[in-house]
Amino acid sequence: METLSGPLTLKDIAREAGVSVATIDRVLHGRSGVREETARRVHEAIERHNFRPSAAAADLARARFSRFAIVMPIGPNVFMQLILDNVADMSGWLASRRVSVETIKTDVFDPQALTATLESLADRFDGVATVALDHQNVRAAIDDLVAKGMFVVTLVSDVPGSRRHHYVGIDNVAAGRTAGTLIGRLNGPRSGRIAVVAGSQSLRDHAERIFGFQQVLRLEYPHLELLAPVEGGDRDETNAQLMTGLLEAHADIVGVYNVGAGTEGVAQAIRARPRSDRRIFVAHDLTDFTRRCLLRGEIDAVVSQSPGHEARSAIRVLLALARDERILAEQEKIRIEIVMRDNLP
Amino acid sequence: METLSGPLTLKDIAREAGVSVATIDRVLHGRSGVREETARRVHEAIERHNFRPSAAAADLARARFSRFAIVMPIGPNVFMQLILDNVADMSGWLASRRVSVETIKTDVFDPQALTATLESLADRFDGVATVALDHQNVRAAIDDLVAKGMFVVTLVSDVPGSRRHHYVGIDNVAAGRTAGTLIGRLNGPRSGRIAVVAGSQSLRDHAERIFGFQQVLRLEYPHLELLAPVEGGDRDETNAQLMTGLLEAHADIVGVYNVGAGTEGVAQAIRARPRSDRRIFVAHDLTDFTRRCLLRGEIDAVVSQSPGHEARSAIRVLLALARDERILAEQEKIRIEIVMRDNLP
DNA sequence: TCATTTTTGAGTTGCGTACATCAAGAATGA
DNA sequence: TCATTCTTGATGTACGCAACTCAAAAATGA
Repeated sequence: METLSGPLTLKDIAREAGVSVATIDRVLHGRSGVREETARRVHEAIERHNFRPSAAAADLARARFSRFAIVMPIGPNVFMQLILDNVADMSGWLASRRVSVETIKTDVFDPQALTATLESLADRFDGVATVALDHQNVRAAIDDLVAKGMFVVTLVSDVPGSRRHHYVGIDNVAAGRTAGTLIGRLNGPRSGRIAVVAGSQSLRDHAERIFGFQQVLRLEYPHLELLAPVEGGDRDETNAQLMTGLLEAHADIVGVYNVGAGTEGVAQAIRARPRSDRRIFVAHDLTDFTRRCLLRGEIDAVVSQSPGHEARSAIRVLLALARDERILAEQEKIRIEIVMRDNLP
Repeated sequence: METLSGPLTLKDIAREAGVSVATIDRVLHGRSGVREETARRVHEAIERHNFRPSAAAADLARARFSRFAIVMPIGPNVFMQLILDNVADMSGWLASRRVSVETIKTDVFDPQALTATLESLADRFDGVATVALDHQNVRAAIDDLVAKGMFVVTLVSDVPGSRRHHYVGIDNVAAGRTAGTLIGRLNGPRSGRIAVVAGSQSLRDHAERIFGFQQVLRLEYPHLELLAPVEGGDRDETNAQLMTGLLEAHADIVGVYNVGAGTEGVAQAIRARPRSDRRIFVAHDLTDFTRRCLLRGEIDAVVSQSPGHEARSAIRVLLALARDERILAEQEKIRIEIVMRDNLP
């Protein structure tokens, strides 16, 4: 095995190739104005020593300052707040790398509002990470930003048709399938009905989760009958009412899947109407509340994505794009985590 | 909300505080030789602008070159190889940051060999990440290295009594408990025996997993009877023989927990003696093989830790130690992952 | 010769650090 | 006692780190 790098510098390579540092630099960054023959010699010298320019020196010389925005839904969504908390934790790191991150809250459920917000970002930022609704106007707004040279990353919920550079989040269909398998298997042979509570199906992530969930249950657990999903807008009170209604209407509900936030409301309703053979309850996202429920056995499993990972990943990807560094795909891939009582982080 | 940083430089702060850059630097790094009054003024100026020195400039000026070693077990352990593959994937990143990483293979199960290997590292490296046996001599060797100023990180399996700076890996007791809960819950009301196959109980991680596993099963699933763990040294053939033996001796084995590697051997034995009501099979670590088994339904769940995360985390932690930067605890914490068919990454 | 392409050289980026400087008090000697 | 040297602690200066960049020079081609 060979040494991964030596203390070589651009200057050394220049001497070796018989050209000046400026020429090496041009070759290194694929800029024009270098004769083919010269470029070949330079490349050879670089390969020979496996030379990589020092990231520190490059960063310093470029003296870039990056301004990023992170667009988040208004309102008290615990998961979104966790992402922001994690961004805040990076503040020292960000500052020392000359990166500023500004949070912008808007109504991501309203295409007009979101579109307007996105449009207002042009020229003020070098990149955005946005939690976005999948809507034609939003897609257009994203494409506009990209056309203007801005780097755009979708966060948590994707906008697949758009020209965004990257999506930081999970495959929500797979997440729904995971929830389905968990409820199906943890329930065992018992038959009965399954309730599904969502925030809003107009949010792509919720719709996708429900799709995956129903797919698995219909195909593999036919003894479980799916109730039509109800939508509570991720609000605790609404969810509590809806869930209570379902439990009153159907005595044989043996499993509950809460697709979005507002888990506390759903949990309240379930707690108020216990069943001797416990119902299986699967929810999303690990928060203080869901953690306590897991420990108490009120929730059987949480399907989760790490807000810390998403926060860091969004920033890292934007930074890599802005300073054209390589993105480590493996590192930036967000996992669908299954959290039970015993593997709580 | 305020801007997280401005394009301020050390020089600006120096001017503002009425001192020279050298003094600012002294204050910034807690070096002596600054009057208290002066230090106060400097601190004020720094706080006022929320100044952070540019990481790029600092790295460049220090012009450090870091040599790290990564000590791994000899032999064809798939999981260990995955870690190394991930380190190799970082080679460009490492080179551009003036970091070299050298892999050293040794018999980590033999305290003498491991101790000798560790001792040989002194002065040749700035830091080591080591998969280590928990043994008195190994502990002493680690403490020696630390005393000599080397940074030591334990990987995958910890050496708790030692003075290692960091452990990159999971809580193996919790991992065992997780496996226990999975087998218990996925099995449902059915009663029968549970087989446990390990590599070697002298490896701390395996012993801990078994401990956690038994704890949960005894306490919460008394209708499942635990067989004594068998040890196959993580080898496929041995595991296959042992597992076959168990299945022949006990017709009522309803669940199998493979604690270490050599999953293929265990799977073969199980496949050769099918049961109409399928046995629950839980194994560790996501590899090509376990992935296929999950998809085919031969394995019900895999308890895993991300080799990529461990590789990157080990390097990041060593780098942070060597260049005294802050370690983001949240980022470096390795999760116990539950992987089922639907949330395969 | 003039226009174009290719190449060079010098200056820049912000921080770390070895060394220089400087003031003030302590020790020394006549 | 007073001038001188020695210490000691506090602070400042200037150069180096390695790459990027732009204006200017050199080479090339028509």
